[in-house]
Amino acid sequence: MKLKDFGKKNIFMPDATRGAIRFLTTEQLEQTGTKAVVTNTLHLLMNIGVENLYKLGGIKKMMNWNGLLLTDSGGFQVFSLIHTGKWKGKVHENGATFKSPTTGQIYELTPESSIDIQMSIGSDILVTLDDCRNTGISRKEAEISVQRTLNWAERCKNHFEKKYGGTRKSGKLLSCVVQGSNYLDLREKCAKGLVNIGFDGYNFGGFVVDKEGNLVVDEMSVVVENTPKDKFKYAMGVGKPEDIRKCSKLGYTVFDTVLVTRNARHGTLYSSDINGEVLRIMNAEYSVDERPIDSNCDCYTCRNFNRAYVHHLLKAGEATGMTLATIHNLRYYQRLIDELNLNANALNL
RNA sequence: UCCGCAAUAGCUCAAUGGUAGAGCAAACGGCUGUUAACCGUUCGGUUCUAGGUUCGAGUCCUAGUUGCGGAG
Repeated sequence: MKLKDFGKKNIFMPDATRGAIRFLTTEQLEQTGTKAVVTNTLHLLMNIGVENLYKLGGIKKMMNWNGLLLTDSGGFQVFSLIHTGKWKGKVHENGATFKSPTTGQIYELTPESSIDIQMSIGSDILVTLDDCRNTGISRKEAEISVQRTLNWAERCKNHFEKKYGGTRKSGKLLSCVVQGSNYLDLREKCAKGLVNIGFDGYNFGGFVVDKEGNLVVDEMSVVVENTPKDKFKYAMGVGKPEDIRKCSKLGYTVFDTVLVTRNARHGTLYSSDINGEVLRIMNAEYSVDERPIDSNCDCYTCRNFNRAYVHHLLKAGEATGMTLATIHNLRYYQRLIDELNLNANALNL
């Protein structure tokens, strides 16, 4: 797939946060039909470092990955690790300053450095640094988050243009993140502000489900309605298969979520044979089940092994169980995306 | 045969004479821009047996049973 067509059709990108889909080789990943992956700016910065990434030719070369690569800006980590107090650090107007809990090293993530790191990673689709917050924050906090996100997005764009020549010269795409929590007018304000700056794609940021686990459809709709039709919409972190179907109807085409791979490792598999799609492979009922995980699936796992085997491997803590489970879940998501694209084509004809 | 040590949840072990707990296993659930092969809930007991002392015994005493070690 060519970069200019990114997001024209539905696409699911699994999260290879530190440059790998856990328990899979790049070859195994390719065999699931995956066309693009997401890596994380902050984690690669701390694990490999900008200079080494640059010297080594970027993470795609290291991974031997020929597909597309989207890099997340680190905004989510600023939220999930620093705002929540799990890591020591401060969020300020210039970005975030924090201390590695393992090495003690001090890191400074700014809008400009985030772009630089993403370029050294060798990203195809970059994401602006944003001030991500939890749902249920006060209006005042949401306003600060939106203002900061807009400010940082503009700085990212300027830096991307001046230092790298923007989309035209670099050949890369720059997407931005819409914040505003559950305040619809703030979502609209943020979206419009970002459109004024101008980006290749618009990402729905923050939390995509409420406390009950329901997709925040109203917020997501506002973002679609206030961003250009010819630019891709990326539903960051979405999600369950049913939520991807819903988002696709709203106009989002780009998806990523940790659920598909993390659930696989934790024994929650997806199967069209099961009412509700969820098959908890570790449960006792599968201990002697000789059927494949999904009778409609063409993945390596389903073609070669039965439920009892995957059940046994995961129960026994064998890493191969995680591999087989991850392969299946990834294939399930790719087939879900294929189906959405088929349906979209049928509507257009 | 004698001497010593032990016996508590399915397993490995805690518990001043004062409400018998933990880890693992089991059953089930959760996970949404990954600090997560993680987290949570539940299930789980004639404390080897029979007596005794005591207001009260898993704990102290007596006898037995089983296991482990040593002596002969």
